[in-house]
Amino acid sequence: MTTKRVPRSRPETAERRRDILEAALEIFGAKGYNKGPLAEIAEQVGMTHAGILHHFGSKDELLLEVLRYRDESDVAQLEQRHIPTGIDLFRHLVRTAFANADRAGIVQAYAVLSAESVTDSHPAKDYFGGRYQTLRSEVAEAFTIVCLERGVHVDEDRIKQASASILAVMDGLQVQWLLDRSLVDLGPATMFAIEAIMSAVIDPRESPLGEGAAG
Amino acid sequence: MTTKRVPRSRPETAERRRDILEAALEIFGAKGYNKGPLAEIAEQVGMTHAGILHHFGSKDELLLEVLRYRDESDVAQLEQRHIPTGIDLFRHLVRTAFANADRAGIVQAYAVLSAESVTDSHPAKDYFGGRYQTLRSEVAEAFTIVCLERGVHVDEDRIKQASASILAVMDGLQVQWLLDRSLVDLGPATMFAIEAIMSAVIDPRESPLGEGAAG
DNA sequence: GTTAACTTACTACCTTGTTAGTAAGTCTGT
DNA sequence: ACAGACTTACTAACAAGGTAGTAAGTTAAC
Repeated sequence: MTTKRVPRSRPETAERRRDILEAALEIFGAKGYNKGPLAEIAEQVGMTHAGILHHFGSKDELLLEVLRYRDESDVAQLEQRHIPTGIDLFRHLVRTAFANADRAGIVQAYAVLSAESVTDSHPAKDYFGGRYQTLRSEVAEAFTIVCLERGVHVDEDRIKQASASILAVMDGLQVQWLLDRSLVDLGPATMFAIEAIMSAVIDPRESPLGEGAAG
Repeated sequence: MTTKRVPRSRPETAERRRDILEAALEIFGAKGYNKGPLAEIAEQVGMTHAGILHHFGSKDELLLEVLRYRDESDVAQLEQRHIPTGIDLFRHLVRTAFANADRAGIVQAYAVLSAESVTDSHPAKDYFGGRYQTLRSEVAEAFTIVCLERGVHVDEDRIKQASASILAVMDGLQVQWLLDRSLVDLGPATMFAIEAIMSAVIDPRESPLGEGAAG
């Protein structure tokens, strides 16, 4: 249980670890965490499964490192090295959705793993729980900024619901898109939904459902 | 692969099968299909895993029957015995979301299984693919009716995107809610999102993102 | 007395993790 | 500069615990 990882002396080692992390993301994405065996990941980088355990200690730890690694890569690719805010965050989310339409592998990995993580004692439960919490507050902050800029009332409750909804719609559309890419157009559908939710925050109107719809 | 249905003579048998289906939904919901062993389902109904295979032939077949069974039960519970349409469909979806807040087990089962189904050669892939297709066209029909009632232009593309988005937001919110029920309020958040998307169809406005956001 | 609903017993396989060993690299003292 | 001490990056082999599915037998209902 001691997590002291000693000095990674050799430079090739880091590269090898990266190979493993990328292979793992691919396998976990294709088959899920539970059904993605270490042996298959190992095969893809040309070693035995014991070699992977040598590097990462356990399969659980490998999964967590895969997720952390992916986050780092994403941030590294971002030009400004930090996530935009205000209206630019929403533009960024829409652009991401369009870009994701060409990255089915990674989309599938996140879709599968995030849903799998809600199962009993899944190793990535905390990761995804924390991730959504962070993302929601980033979106909420962007909403607050947009509201202030436009001089509309900052309705915190509404903003919280809208923030969760935006992330939700992005995830949900990905699942439908993965099931049949010819029937769902990921980019445009995501843009539509984000605009719809933004409009409901920036310029709220009467409920189209009438009152008392909440049962 | 032969789907010959044997004469189910005894009346207790049907009941026993129902017990198994319900136990299976619970286990698959809690641990996913891949990590939900037959033995555990069997234990819950007081038999051995071979007994389950006697009834359902294979684990794959059991999963499919669980999903079919759940659909039937849902429809049976509906008073009118068929899904409402027009504005009532949207009210029904919102009510369902509020009701789901007290049925975490079933919500988890669908969330986990639907995402798991996008993995390579998953036995429920066709089921979920077909399910979303059906649901999308039901929602689209409801949108069309609402538009006609209110005399607003029926924009088919917009309606398709909105239909997918509504299902997406419901699913996505469920995942976030399952990860931390204290941070997401399933019913109200779903209602907010559905209203937002409906408004965008019924009474479309200018994009809050400005033009060229799709780049 | 036939048939359905099981159980027991077993097979064949797969999975993660451990252990012991090896070849190669790195560090340190002289 | 280099020898010896130690570390890293593995592999091969195996342990331990599942897992779905099968075959053959048992009980009880019709």
